[in-house]
Amino acid sequence: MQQKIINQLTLIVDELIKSSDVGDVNYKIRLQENKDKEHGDYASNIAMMLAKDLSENPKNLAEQISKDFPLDDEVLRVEVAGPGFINFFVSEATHAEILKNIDAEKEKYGHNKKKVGKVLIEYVSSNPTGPLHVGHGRGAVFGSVLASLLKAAGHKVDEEYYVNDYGRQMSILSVSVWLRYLQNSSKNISMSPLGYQGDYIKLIAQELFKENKDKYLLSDNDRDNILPILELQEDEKDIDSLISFMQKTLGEGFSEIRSFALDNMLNIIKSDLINFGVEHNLWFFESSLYIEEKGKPSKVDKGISDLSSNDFVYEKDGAIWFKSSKLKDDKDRVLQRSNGDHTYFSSDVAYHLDKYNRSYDRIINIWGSDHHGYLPRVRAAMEASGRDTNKLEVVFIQFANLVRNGEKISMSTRSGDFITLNELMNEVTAEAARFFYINRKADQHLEFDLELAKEQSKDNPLYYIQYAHARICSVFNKVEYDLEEGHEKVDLSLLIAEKEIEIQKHLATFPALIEKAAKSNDPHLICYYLKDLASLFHSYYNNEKFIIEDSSLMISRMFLLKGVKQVIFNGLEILGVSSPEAM
RNA sequence: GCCCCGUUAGCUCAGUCGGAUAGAGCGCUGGAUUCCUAAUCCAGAGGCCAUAGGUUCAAAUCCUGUACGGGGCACCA
Repeated sequence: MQQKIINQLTLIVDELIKSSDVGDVNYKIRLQENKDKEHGDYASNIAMMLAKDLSENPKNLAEQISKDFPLDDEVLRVEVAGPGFINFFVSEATHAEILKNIDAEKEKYGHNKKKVGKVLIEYVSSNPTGPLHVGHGRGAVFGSVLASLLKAAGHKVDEEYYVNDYGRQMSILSVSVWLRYLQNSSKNISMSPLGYQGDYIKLIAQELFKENKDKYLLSDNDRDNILPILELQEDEKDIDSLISFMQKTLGEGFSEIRSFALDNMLNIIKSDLINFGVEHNLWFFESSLYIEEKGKPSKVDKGISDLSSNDFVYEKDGAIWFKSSKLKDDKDRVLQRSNGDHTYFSSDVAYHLDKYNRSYDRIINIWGSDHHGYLPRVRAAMEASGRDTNKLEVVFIQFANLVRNGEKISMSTRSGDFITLNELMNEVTAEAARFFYINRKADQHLEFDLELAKEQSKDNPLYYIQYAHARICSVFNKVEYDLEEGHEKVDLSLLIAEKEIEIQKHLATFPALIEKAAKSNDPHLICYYLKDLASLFHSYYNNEKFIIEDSSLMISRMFLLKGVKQVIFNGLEILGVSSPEAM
């Protein structure tokens, strides 16, 4: 319906522009839905938009356009109002066509059938040195919901986790696991306070022992040597001596423990994510960027030489620098340190070049808002390598505060007493956690109310929406009528009550909502849409009865409920939340 | 000091490719169930859209300054 009006308006406006000989005028007709029924169903502001270009009074312009607008049994009346709005009044029956669309498209309703390009979303990518905690939760949900949203909008989507398996932290992880392993047999081995303290380290160490028994134990002599090193673990650098000791003593065993620890850690992370409804189809290892094959340079070296050949690299104080300050970054950045080690940044240059080489139309990174200062240098590197920086989008996720009984739960990185994602899921369920995380705009701080997430009442928006779905299912269970059978007979012109029209109009906006949310990376809009839909339904439910004597009216109402149920399902599906049949 | 994000009802927040009278939930006040799930609904009160300018026929929305809050400014990852 809306499209029909827009098409018709375009015809008239084109004609108007042609006859006014002002040359080409760029315009786009948008039809807004009117809140106030006095103003009709839809309105266009096109007359006011064009008034200047055509040097004509907007009201006169609107009059001309509306005069030419053909009326029929769908568009009943066209009016000019206010400063130059053109209002359209359509017949009540036209709203029902949307129900047929929904019934035809089912779970595809709202989805774009056209293919609109390939997207890479990289998200979570937390360091594999500890389990996911609540700080990772928001980004995890955001990424996975954005992925299904973009799929619905017609994109081919890859979801990628970037594994930081290359830096010093991996060595610290290995040492930590090894120490816990040694503690099984030697009481006087202490855990370095500079290692990772969590209980998960002990679990991995137990697994290590189960699979390898005594393989990595120390000789008496070596045990005497490690004790003084363990004595001195104060400054951050002191753990390095422990790392070198481990490398020296175990030889190949060092990298065996390292990959054992990494595999176990990733399994923990993967299973937490899956429990949370998040599943990446690609896992990219930082270490792969450093592999040299068949005499070819590693991807990192290739990245640096790319920058270098465009004259963006120089050497200073024994280090290799990227001239990012020439491209809108605050200062130049080190790619390779004076000790020969590559920086994390140089990995990231290579990683992003690799993303570009995989020919995506959009490359989306989901980062914590504390990383915003990092974007200019990555952008600069892509620009310096001749890549189109418009393809790279970064969504920054603000922090979420957990709140219990009105009190913020404080979490300090230092003490390491983070609440894990697992604990959160156990307390409020994965579904509720997903919904509450995605219920806010990404760049907005979020208060996650644990009590509310557990509450089973309309105060909890997730329950409110799910309850609408369950209520409809309940009606369908009660009614003695085959929902599939009678739909040829349904008379949609009976659905003309005010609330019925309101619901149908709202259902009709779902595809546009998906498109808009996908375009601006705003999955939270789906939550608000569904709350509105649920609210319209609950109100309707209290106002009308559905199981009634008048069977043709009943059938038409069933058809309406079926549409509501389908759209709630489709929306919750994108959020990765279930639509219960009963509650 | 420089940079990024935010500031909308008592609270938590939508709305920001400019549109007619700024919305929702909670909380507050008052109502609705012999009936399909009251896990619900209906009504009322509640606003200088942080602030000062600017652009426009039209600004919560765009531009500039200021205040307040969060974050970031490593040869860490």
